[in-house]
Amino acid sequence: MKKTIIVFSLLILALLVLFQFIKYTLVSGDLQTEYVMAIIAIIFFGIGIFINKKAQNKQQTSVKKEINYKKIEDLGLSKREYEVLQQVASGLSNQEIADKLFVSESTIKTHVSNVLVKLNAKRRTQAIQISKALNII
Amino acid sequence: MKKTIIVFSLLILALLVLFQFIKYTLVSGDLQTEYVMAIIAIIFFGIGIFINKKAQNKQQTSVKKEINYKKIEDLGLSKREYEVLQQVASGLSNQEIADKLFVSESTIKTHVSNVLVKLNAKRRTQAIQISKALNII
DNA sequence: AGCAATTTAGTACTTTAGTATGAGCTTCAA
DNA sequence: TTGAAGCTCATACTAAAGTACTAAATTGCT
Repeated sequence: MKKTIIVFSLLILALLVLFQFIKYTLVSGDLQTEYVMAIIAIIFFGIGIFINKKAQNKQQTSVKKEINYKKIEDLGLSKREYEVLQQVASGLSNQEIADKLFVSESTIKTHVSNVLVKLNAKRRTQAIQISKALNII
Repeated sequence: MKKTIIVFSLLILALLVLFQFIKYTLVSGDLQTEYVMAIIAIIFFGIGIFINKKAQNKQQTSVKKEINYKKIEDLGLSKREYEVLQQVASGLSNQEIADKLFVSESTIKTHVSNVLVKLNAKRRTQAIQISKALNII
């Protein structure tokens, strides 16, 4: 925010200086009107694009789906449970997850069961859907 | 594309007319140089924003996750199979999907089984993952 | 009309998923 | 050090999911 203010202040200052400069050079007859218009056109064209790009970037970053870590905590998901949830969402079976995390299938079943309760889901597919809706995966 | 060309042609034409107009009014001394500069600045500022917005929209539509209908066809998914896939992705069980679409669970099982083969998935959770990766849901 | 693809449905089975419960182990804070 | 929380694992179930057929009805297209 502070950066934005400084940048804009400097920009406006630069423009005022430019305008004064152009006015004097016009009066002294060194430059043709056409050139002045062209310079102004190009500068403001650039400013338009620049400002617009800034605005759109801000929009994008706010729209972009970021993982809601606070929500994970609120749901009471433990580290391991969350890990298992991620693997479930990637389409793995309990056995595959067990192999990947070097534990038994029973353990994964326990974790998945706990995740389902905490997410208030009936099935793992529903857990995936809910997780995506809550931006936790 | 044709629209773009027409719009730009008209825009350039309008600008040329404007420039000529400004030149003559300047010569006749009706307008002050400051105002002319201001008008040009505003116009090109607007053009800059407009063009940039167009460009970004195009970028976004290519980045934005839109359903890849061509891919659905390529995979050979039938209308009904795709419908079932969507329900699966929303976290419903076979029985729930059956009730929703007014058919038997057997039918849904058949559809799901076909979808799994076509998506090269072992489980419905994997089918969801693959579908999202392919932007077909 | 006739063929191909789609949709529907069933049976019979195997495999996964999910629940319930109990229990051992570790960690970390009160 | 005691207790809560987390991770682990097991057993014994029940419930879904998924496979492999077969087959009839429907639809779309030539």
